Amino acid sequence: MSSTPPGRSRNGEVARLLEGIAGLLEVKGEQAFRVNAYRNAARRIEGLSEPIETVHTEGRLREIQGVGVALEQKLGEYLTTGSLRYYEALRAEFPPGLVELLEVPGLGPRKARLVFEQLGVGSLVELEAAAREHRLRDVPGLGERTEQNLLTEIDRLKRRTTRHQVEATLTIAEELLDRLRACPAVRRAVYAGSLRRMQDTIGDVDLLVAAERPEEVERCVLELPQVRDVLRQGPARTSILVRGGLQVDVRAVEPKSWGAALQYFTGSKAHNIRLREIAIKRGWKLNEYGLFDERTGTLVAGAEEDDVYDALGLQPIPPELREDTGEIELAAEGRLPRLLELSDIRGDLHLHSNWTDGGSSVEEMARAALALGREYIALTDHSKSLGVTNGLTEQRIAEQRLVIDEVNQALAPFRVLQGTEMDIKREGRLDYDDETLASLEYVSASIHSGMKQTREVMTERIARALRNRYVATLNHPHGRLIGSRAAYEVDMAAVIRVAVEHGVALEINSQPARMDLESIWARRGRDAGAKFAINTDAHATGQLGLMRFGVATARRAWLGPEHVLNAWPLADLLGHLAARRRIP
DNA sequence: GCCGTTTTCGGCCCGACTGTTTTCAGTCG
Repeated sequence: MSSTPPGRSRNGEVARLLEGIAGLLEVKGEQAFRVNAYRNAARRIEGLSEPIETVHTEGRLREIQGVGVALEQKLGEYLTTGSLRYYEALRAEFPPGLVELLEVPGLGPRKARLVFEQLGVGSLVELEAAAREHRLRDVPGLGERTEQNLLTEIDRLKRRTTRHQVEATLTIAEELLDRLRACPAVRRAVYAGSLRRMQDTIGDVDLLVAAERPEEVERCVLELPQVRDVLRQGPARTSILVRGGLQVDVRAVEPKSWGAALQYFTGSKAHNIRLREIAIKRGWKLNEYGLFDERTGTLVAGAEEDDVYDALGLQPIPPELREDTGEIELAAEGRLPRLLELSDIRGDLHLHSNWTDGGSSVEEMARAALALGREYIALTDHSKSLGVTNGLTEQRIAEQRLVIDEVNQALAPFRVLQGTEMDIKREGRLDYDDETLASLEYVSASIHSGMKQTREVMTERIARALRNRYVATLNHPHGRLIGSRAAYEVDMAAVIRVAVEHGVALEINSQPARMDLESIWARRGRDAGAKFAINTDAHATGQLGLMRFGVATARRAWLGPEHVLNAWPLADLLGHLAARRRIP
């Protein structure tokens, strides 16, 4: 198993463990339903609304759907000791490289077992050698095409990029959709899948197209200028690779199936399975073509997505919630929460100007925010110890005050609050004294250095900073940079407790490379009574529009306007900040 | 291996595409 990224919850790691067990059981030829039980549990844990380690510590593993007596024991052992004897014993039955074989697209458990038994192939290296020496084609059930395809897939696997950032992926998806909409056969075209659910990273892109004759769409897809490679093609579904190794699946359906198909291809898988179970209980069958009466085969619903939910007795469920973490039960009772929307956002409490490392002036940033409909911003340039950014000394804070006053006069009633993104130094010391902090209208605090400290030290360092009465918000609480830097080690549950106790908000940073705090922790914070600030961390006017990504994360965390400081009117925000300063 | 206002035993979500098959298993999403 790969090691845990520091500070992140272990849900993904545990899900991969169960997937690994499922794969090996499958190679052994175990009963499919037993294999599926592991897969099902893996999916549930991956989509859990809270960290699995918390669930374990609190003795609630059995409350997870799909976890029974046996899995509770296995998960407990793994979470406590870091390994699982059952899994190790299972692995010992095969060559150590067999698990990686299952990673090769096109090579499932049956073929893996075949090549192992017939050729003794037990690793990726051996598989590649066997393919190059044309030994695979002689295995009964395989052939020349399979041999060639596996070579291609092994090659791709070596150069595989991991998950993609949501913003860049969205851009590519929009470009493809523009092209597809220009295709004469196409009526409607949208993105679905994890992109529509706005997960913070994207594996592949699912595009859905409506056409009177879906089979005509295939040609349009193959003629897209973005196509680098074709993985699969057919009248209903075509899979291509575009730049950056991004896989795009295009699915075409008739307009009468549009809603059912959109529902189906938005997922998540766990959410869809629950819906299909509900359909079955009502004597129906749900697939991507519609909701059908099982006996008569007549179409019950399918043209629009809301029709499908409505027929199943559910409120329409926002895509960001579709993870089977309680949304279906609430939708059945008509009690889904009112989620935050981009239009609820009134302010932006984290942005920089050219006084430090930003690219725009204070006035430019203010005018750009105003143009986006914001009512206020907090200018949070860096503090003095962050030298590389030309962090503000106390003297320069005083000088900047005058500039902000001028802008406020010019743009009233729009309001620029003078704030700071202040470094939390080692041992939790702050970069300004209380007198300076008192002179600022909004104080947010960040970790920018010393990220390799131990979990205990980091947790206490942050906690100490949050106990200062002037600190209103903890910025990007996990410090991760997607694809380049793992989160630092920290006891986030403890940080959340301290934040709630002292009335400190947690930031959801909208930068696509950050998306920090992650939605799983934000939801946990919400349940613990935390407040949030959803900010762009813009370093130039063009980045003020990144807010949509932070809002998406907030929605995935089930946040409403009441949880988000910068969705409040300015007077309410100022009242909250003043109250915070009265809490010691 | 899990689970239950149809069941504590007998079920367990659904369809498309590929390749090697002469009618379908394997794989994927």
